[in-house]
Amino acid sequence: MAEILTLSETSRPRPEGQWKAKLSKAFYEKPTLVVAKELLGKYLVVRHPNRILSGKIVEVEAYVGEEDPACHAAVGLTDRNHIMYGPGGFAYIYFIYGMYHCLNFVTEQAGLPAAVLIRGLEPVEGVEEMKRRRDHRSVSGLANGPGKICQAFGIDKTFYGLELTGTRIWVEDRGEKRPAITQSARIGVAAGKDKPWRFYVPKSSGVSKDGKKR
DNA sequence: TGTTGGATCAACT
DNA sequence: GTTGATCCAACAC
Repeated sequence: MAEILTLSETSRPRPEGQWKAKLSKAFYEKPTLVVAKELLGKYLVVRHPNRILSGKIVEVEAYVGEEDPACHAAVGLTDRNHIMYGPGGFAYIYFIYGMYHCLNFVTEQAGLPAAVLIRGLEPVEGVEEMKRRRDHRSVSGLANGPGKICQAFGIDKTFYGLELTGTRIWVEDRGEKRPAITQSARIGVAAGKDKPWRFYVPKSSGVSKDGKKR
């Protein structure tokens, strides 16, 4: 575990003494299903000018390769999905249904297009800021869905291709034990329903609503 | 150049 | 359970 963690300026132990380590590029270059499961219980952090927003990741989905019909790389290399063809450790953002952005982390080695979609978070730092961005909704409804996460955290296409080892957006291991994980089919996809590549922390308030029903 | 449908969400009935 | 909002990438012409 320790070898995949890299301390850097932004993940230095803080005054409170809480242990925080930014995940390194090597973390994301592993097989996508492994990365997806290991992301649960980690913390997404986004830095805006003078403001830090963070949340615990509790729901993700894996999309792996051109042979996965639900993966955006199923159509081959395009302007939209090209970042997935590079090495892991970068942000893949796409715009959907005319109004929402979705946040993904590129995984695997260069040449294998794959990513993990971040579907659900429990807000931690910057909750008031998230409420403002999300039209003052209750905490439990702030980031329990991929479109809501991007609204709450202010993530848009300007985040496309950003390094997850940089200073704008990253993931921290705060030393918590890995949570119990449930898996299921992915949500909202027409193709690839046979692959149980959605992973989530059962009973978390940050799991998307659609997901709770299944 | 035009058409179509989507890894969503909220507000309906 | 159904539908509207509303953009853009993909694909057919």
